[in-house]
Amino acid sequence: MSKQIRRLPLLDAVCCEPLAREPLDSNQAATLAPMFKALGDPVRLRLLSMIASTAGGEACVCDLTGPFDVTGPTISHHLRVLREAGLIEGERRGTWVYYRVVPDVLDRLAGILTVEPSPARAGRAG
Amino acid sequence: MSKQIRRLPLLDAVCCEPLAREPLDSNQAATLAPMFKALGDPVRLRLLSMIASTAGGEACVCDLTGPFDVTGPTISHHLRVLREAGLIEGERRGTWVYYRVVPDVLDRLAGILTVEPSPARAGRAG
DNA sequence: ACGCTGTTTAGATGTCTGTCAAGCTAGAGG
DNA sequence: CCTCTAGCTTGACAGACATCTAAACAGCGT
Repeated sequence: MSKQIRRLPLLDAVCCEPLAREPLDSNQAATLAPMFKALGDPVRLRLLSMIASTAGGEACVCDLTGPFDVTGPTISHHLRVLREAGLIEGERRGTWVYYRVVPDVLDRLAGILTVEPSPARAGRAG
Repeated sequence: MSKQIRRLPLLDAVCCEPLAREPLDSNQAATLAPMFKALGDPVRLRLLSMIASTAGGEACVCDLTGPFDVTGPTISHHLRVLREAGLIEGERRGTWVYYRVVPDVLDRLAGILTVEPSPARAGRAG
């Protein structure tokens, strides 16, 4: 299986000051934008959420196609977008393909969006 | 200025469990996706970052058009997308228009992406 | 009125999303 | 080994949506 999953190697290089700390340069923005863009679709957001919230941390594609009104190939396309954005990784085991999230990448994106100076965000009673 | 900024009222209703805690329903996803989509463009990401990292918390449009290779109307268009997504608000004062971020919205998006139960935010398990 | 700032409109060009059809991989059965 | 079936991906395409620019418009101060 030479067809390896392709992670964006750039995130380590460009990443991770919060948006509000200093302006992103165009290189950072070019790296981050595709990740947020991948999140910018309701189906993909739900797919990611279903994968991330699965008990073992992995979800079989066969369990992901059910809850949506779209066809199998469409799910497959969306999973590909998430994968190429570096947000999830996939692996075939026997008949089935399993996806899991890349927690570090999501946490970094979260860190980039965070405006409040981390600890004292208690003010927000949900 | 009767031209009030229109915030998405839905965020309060649907929001804010982390993605990884339980699957988003289609209503939540439909509310969140446009916000992430607004972040999914390099120019908008830089605009948001420039606004968020400005000293007084506000940036004049006149300062935002300079660093980009695109024309004024294009910047205006991107600011509109960010505004309609609820990520920023704008206000005209005299000749100039100033934008500022809506920190709570960005922090919520960050909270939704967070996977690690980081100690600082562990308290708000819903 | 005039110039400066920023937005809106109209329209060309490009990108995304979804579907059907076809392909590939793995396991079961003959 | 061959065929059959299930699971998932890829390719080709139509329709919808985004991005960008130039030109016209609107608000403010002189």
